[in-house]
Amino acid sequence: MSKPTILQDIPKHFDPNSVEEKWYSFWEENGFFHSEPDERESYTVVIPPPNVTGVLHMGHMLNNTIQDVLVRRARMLGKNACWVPGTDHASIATEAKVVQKLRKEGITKADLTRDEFLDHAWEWTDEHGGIILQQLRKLGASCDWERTRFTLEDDLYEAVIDCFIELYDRGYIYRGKRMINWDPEAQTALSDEEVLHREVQSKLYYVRYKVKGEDDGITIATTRPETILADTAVCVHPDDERYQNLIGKTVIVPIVEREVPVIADEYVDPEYGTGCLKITPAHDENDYQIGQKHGLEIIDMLNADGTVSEAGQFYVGEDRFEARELIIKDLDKANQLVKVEEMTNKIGYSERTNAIIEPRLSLQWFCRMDELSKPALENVINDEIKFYPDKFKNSYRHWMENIRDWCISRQLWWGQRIPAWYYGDGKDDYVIAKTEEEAVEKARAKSGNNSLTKDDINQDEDVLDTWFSSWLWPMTVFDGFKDPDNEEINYYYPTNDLVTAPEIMFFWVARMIMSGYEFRGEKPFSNVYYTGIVRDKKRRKMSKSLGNSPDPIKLMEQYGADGVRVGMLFSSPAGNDLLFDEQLCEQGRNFANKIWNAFRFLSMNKQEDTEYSTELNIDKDNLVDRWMLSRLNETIEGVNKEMEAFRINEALRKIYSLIWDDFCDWYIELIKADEQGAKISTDRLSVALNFFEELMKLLHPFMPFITEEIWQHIRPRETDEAMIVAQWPEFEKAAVSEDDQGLFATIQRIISSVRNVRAEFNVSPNEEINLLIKAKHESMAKAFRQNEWIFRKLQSIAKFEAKADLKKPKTSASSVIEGTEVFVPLEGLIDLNKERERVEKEINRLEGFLKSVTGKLSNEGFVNNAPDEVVQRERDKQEDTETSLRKLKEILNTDLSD
RNA sequence: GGGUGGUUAGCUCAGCUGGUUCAGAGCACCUGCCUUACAAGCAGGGGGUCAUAGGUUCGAAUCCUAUACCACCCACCA
Repeated sequence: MSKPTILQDIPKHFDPNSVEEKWYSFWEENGFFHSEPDERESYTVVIPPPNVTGVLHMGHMLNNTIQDVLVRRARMLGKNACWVPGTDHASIATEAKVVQKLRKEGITKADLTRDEFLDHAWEWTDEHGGIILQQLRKLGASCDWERTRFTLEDDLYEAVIDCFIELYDRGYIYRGKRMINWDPEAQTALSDEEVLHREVQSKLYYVRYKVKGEDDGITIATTRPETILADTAVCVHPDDERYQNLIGKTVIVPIVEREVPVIADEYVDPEYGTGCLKITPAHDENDYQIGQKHGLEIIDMLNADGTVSEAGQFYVGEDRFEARELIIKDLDKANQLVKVEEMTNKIGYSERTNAIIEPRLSLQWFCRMDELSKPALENVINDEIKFYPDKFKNSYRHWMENIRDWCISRQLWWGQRIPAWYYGDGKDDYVIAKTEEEAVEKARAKSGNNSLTKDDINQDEDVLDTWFSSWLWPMTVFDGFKDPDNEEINYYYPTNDLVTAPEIMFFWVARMIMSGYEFRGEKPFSNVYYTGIVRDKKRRKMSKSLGNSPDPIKLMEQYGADGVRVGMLFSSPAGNDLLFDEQLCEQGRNFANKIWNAFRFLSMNKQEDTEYSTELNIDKDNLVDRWMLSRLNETIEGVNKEMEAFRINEALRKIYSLIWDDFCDWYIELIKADEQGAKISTDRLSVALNFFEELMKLLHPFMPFITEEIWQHIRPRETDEAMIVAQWPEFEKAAVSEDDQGLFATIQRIISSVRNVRAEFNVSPNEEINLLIKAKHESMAKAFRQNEWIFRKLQSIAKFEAKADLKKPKTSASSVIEGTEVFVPLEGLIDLNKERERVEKEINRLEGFLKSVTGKLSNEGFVNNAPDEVVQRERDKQEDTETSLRKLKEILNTDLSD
């Protein structure tokens, strides 16, 4: 694609904005994101479809970054990776937006016909829809855009209808008049899951009801005095001695002066309030149950919009909260308001409109959950479907075990219209049919009236809950619902990993599992990775209404998509909330820059017209090469393990450390040419370039843009040799050498200690020093001598000596590392007091350490019970420490004594 | 009312099967460096009774039990 870079014209700072778009188009145009079934193993992810008119927020960023990491790695592992993107029509959310927009134009929904409204909704969708998918490209999401689906497009619409009919035929779907959650703002029913309960400060009103024909009265306590208008009984506990005489009597409901009975039911808690409960069967779930049990009248005193209806008699047309104020005043005037107490109370709010939910008796469509939930519960509990983290299994189980029927009808227009057709006014005068023609036929058959025509039947006005379409998503995106045997679904389903927020575990995850087993007899995915919730520094959930969410697009412009990705991934293990801080992105950007400069360094050392080997052939005689290879393989193995356990942050950490700490801080420093201005030898640079390429491969899933950019610069590549499809590094066990790593680590420590000496005594890095090492054994000394060049490369050294037998020179700074003594003669530069302090400090540290080791070893229990290996390790530690201490003390007592 | 998780450096958090990756990372802080890849950097350094109290164990940040505080989820007590 592009020419390999040789010249030194690479900018000092990586500029993400200049490359991101280029590579994204390159990937997309060359079909790297696209998947078709083939002989390879499939790896499938379906995106949690964002709301079609939604805007990218930090939650999406986290979520999709993780998916992209998984997908890109799978692709590099040679799997046929398929990440299906798409959007959700988000019935209630979108409809609310359209209504709002129309309102601004002075149009109310009621002014429009269904079709007119839908035209507006589609217009809105076409205009604002899919922006979020564009934004995902900026992030680098490697979705198969050719497969983009929308839950309201024809095929998926049809699948939802088929699903409804199928479940109806199987006896799971029914129509019933039940208490549902009513959103007076959106004027629709909601499922239980769409109601959020929040604790609020409210008031408990004590109201006096007169007993008919007596001077006596009875006091009830209520938080909703306006519903007094619809009271049809007062209830006490059957055993409550205080009220025995009242049971069976009649009391008079204030204001409306309705005569209602005093009934007894064990539901009432005598301890609470006055022990008397007013019963309003139409406006409270429990009251409804009691009403059913005792055959009470049901008075519905509220309109759909939450205003008082004619049935309320008083305050008609007033909003329910307005009516509350009014009735309190009137009760007070009538001397029937006994007292008002402050209390905290849990109130249900609509997830979408934030309106206070009204329990309402209503005729709706429901889906039975008892059977559907069985395999869905079982297969999560037995880990057929794994949850990461698995703590969510508990809440899943709890929800599944207490699952109630799902109210699936919504009094909205934006969505899949319920395929029920009514031909009469009777409760059962309806048929379920896919088309009008079919409905006529069925209606004729069911009613026995063969003269029925299209004009005699009416389709249900309502649509289905959004989640009634999203729960089919893993099937419908592959047309698997329409055509259960098609090649696509058989190839891609079950999908592999699902990445989503725990918030929608019940809304979506649980239901996909249910529908998957019901319709395909198989799980929809194998693993569910729950992300954390992105919060701000004050722990508040990031939301549009709070305005505390940074604009992801701006963030990416500022730090680069790679930088933001790293920032998100770094501190977010599965299921842990992420307190978002821009500093994290800065860390990501800095990392990108570090990598960029490593690349820049290697490039600057390239020689023109020189071929660099494409194979990683290390110099086996070179400790540094062997060490780097060992570290590389150790990391490959570690990263594979972490990724398989979905510990993505840990995987990234390992790569980060390998690149920054090992490759940049040590390896690069050690391959630098000896003379300034000289270039690294071809062989050395070949090895370095190959190492670097391996690092880029490991990093690619996490930071796709910079890795592709560098990859394409390092060598000329054919299109099919792009980074995105490079083969994931293979772990070679034989390449891991504990000996090499151990020796190199010792050398690193010696060099660090020399650096420390320089820092302590203000010896500048350029100033030459002598370095004398007294090794524990001759073999060790030999190893140091063989690697003298390493010391010399990283330190300005005049004289270097490494022996097993060596006399400590006078006035030198000393350190002891694992029993190896390191001397730096500093005639005239050394401050003896300072040096004494330095040595004493080290002695103190080692003595503390020795104490704990010796303690362990003198404990018989430890020696007898711990594994030999562990005991031996402690013995080695003890010996080493003792040797080091002895030597340090010797130094202190001979050379540093006054 | 039930459930789940958290409490580790000034801040944000890692820390998997109990023992050499066990006390870590980044940021912040202190000291010295514009050392030719990188000051978005380099080198060195300070800083923690791993919430509290018990227990298990030869051995606990890690396992168990309580307690405290925090967070989240679920539930119809007016």
